[in-house]
Amino acid sequence: MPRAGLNQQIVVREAARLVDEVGREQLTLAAVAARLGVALPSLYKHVRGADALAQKLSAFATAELADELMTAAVGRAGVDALRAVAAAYRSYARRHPGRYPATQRVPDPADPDHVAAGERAVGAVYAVLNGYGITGDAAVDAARTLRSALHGFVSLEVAGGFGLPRDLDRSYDEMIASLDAALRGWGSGRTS
Amino acid sequence: MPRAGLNQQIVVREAARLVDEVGREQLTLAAVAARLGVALPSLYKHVRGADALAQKLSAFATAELADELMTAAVGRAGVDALRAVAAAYRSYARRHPGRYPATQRVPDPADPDHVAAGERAVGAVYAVLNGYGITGDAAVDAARTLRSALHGFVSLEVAGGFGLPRDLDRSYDEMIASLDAALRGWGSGRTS
DNA sequence: CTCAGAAGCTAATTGCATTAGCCTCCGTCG
DNA sequence: CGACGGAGGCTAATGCAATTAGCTTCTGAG
Repeated sequence: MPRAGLNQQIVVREAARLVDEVGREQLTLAAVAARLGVALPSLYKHVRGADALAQKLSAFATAELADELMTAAVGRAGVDALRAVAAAYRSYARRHPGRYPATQRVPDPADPDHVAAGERAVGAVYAVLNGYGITGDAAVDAARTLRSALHGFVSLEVAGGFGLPRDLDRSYDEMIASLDAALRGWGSGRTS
Repeated sequence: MPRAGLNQQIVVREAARLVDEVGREQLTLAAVAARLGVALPSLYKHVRGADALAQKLSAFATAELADELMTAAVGRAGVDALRAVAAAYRSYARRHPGRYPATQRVPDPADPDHVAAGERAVGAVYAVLNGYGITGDAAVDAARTLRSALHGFVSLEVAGGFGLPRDLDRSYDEMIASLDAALRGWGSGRTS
């Protein structure tokens, strides 16, 4: 009986494919093992258990998302950067409906890669703000606003939380336009 | 052996208390049964199974949230209504960290109460928009923007997705101020 | 060639969900 | 008043997923 030749990365990537197909609720060691053609307990040689697999999946998906956001942001500024990052964010969630929710898990402090991926993703948001000249304490509030809008929209969309699928593209564009306006005037008329 | 005197509402309300204490991931028929002092299979006399309980919990939490949003909106308009509804929304999520995620489940079309609760919650959002004079097609986009921002913020907050808990109140105020500005000028400078 | 560790496996345990089928309480109707 | 029938609870049994223990075999370094 030849060995399957698994390692942690293969297991985690298979878990990522699985959740995109069946939803993150259905992530199960049994299903991952079946897809990899091994017995369930064999996975324990590569991951500590079901929760650890979910955490590694989160780290993987977060890194993937951060890469796409960074790629979208590079070489752009202002509204161009905002639009590009927002589009990349939504695109990732739509292409990976199971991985996207996994990115929302709080990074495990004991997993440096996970922490770094989270910081990279947030870094893309700060890069956008930088293009609007927003820095320092104000950037904290602006970043939270931007993250909230993007995450809120795509999580509602992916979950089917908006009624009809009609005109979602346009609604997203409108929201981004509002964000652009808000960021352009950030701080004006408020306690700086 | 006297009867426990359960009914569906009692079961669902106990489930609601449970998820607020231990998180929605830990919702289990076994735990609900234990808290109610009955054997696990007894619950099947009141709910169809674990998934049905989760759906009923969603309906219950959605109705509860809709009530609080409506109460906040009544008698107010414009930025006052926006602030009141936004505060009620966040308050609910913070007081009920397990119930809040349950409200994000898509209403079951086969459960009229669930559908009605969802419509009532969305109705509170439309009531706010109405106070800004936003109606018709434009309201669809504005409602999605508003829902995205509120849901995004509180879900990130409840999940611990923002780094430090520092100044969350202020960040929320800033976001609401941005929304107020966006709604006051809704449609201006964009394809109406 | 040897051998030690890594990678798989089977077996056994535990916990939750679900179904089947029994038993008893209690309100209603003769 | 008494019987009965359904509702509400229970125990027993099954199935699936997770986990742990301990065995076996491949494989690569010396």
